[in-house]
Amino acid sequence: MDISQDAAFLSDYDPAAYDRPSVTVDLVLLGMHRGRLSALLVQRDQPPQAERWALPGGFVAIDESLDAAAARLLRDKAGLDGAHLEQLYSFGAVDRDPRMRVITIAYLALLREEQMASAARAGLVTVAALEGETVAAIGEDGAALPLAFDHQEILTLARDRLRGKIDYSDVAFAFLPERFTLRALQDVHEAVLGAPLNKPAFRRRMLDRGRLIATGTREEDASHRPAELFSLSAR
Amino acid sequence: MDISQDAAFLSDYDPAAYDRPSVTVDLVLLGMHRGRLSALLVQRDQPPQAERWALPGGFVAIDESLDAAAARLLRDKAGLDGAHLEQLYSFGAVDRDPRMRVITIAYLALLREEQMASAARAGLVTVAALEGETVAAIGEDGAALPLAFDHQEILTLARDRLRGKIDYSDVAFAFLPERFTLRALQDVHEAVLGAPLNKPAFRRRMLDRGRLIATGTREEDASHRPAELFSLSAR
DNA sequence: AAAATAGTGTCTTTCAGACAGTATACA
DNA sequence: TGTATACTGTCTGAAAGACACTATTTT
Repeated sequence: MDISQDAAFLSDYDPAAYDRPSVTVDLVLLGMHRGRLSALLVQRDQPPQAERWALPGGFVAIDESLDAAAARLLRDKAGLDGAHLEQLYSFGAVDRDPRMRVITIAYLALLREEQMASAARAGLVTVAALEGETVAAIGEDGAALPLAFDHQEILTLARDRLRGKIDYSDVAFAFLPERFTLRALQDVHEAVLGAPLNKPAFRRRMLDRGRLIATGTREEDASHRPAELFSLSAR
Repeated sequence: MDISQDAAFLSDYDPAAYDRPSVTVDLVLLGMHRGRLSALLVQRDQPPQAERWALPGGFVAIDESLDAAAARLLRDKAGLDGAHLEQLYSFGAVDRDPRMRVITIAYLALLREEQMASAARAGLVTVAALEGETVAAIGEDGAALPLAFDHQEILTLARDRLRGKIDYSDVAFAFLPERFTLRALQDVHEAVLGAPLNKPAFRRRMLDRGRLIATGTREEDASHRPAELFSLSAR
């Protein structure tokens, strides 16, 4: 029987008769740490690839959607509800996991500072600062960290996706608290793009979009003139 | 046992003990037909959703990558090799197929005119002109065609992805032959965007990018002044 | 010559970069 | 008062839209 059956003839085909790949969801948890775009990873404690750093993930249950699996894993692995979550890409190289055939659907989760802290309490480690043209994960000591499986490829794609859409979407705000300064917003853009931006032009661009609401209040901790706090209006 | 096992502990988990979803690849074949962005579909001949129009697709074999499955299906279903092929998005709603749990990875295939003809010879039907804000598939007679499963959602995402990247990528050229006129290139852009473009500005933009090579030859069939033929330089 | 489309010149508008300047907080 | 950063005004240059104009082919 031809395994390449068309969807139109799917009912002719008994899927139980064939080997099926396993399906997992892997999470790319990103946030700002010390002014840099960083990822939260777990260090593997068993072979294969013991000691290497990996994205948290898990199997997709038979009765849950991909989005639901990602949300459940975000809750179970990072103790988080309601973080920005979006599907990134699916990875299905035959030998990406040496134990068995695993297809993974990678999701991007964007975290605020207090969400980063919550994930750290749940056991995830903020290890990767995403630097350079091809992403390298950098530990606290500045050394490059070895990544497990194809997770460097996944991290690179996550960083590139973020770069591509930060200009026209609201993803930057997912890293920021409810109220934020224009400087903090610019810092996020610069960390993601890996390049400095022109301040007056950035302010103009953001304000001209009409999505920022001046709250009339100002930041409080600053040791200099405090900046105004803005919030994002609903679309 | 906790099904939400982390990748770091995957080896503790016996996947054969749990139900696994089936994994398919569905193809969104797009091309220009009568000046409009169109899709190639198959009409289902069996329940469920008999008579409805569907994307061609098939199961991912245990020993082939997602990209390889998409290429194989493109060959088997449309008789095509070497068309532009890229992963679009993965769809995994629990009830998207009433027969069983199927997760599908949708791929976008962009076809030239002669590739459209080849696919038609292989049994696919050029039916959908993608019109309006939410995509509707329009048959030759102008009537909206009912789509199977979640395939309208997939088509909409394909159209939107194309719109989003036509400006900064080379996807427009995937619809055109080796040598083409600037008018034909503009027609592709306008069909994808669903809006007219300014001619001098379009020419300037395309030529200033430095990727177009003037061939010195001109189109031949025209009943008016023939336009120069260009080709795309390698990046 | 008429018709049709290719292709160009140029004015205007819009917007980003640059940079200097003013404003306002804390020390 | 000094200093650090917030915030603004304005010049310049790059690029897009608008539109009229010229060029070249077929009928």
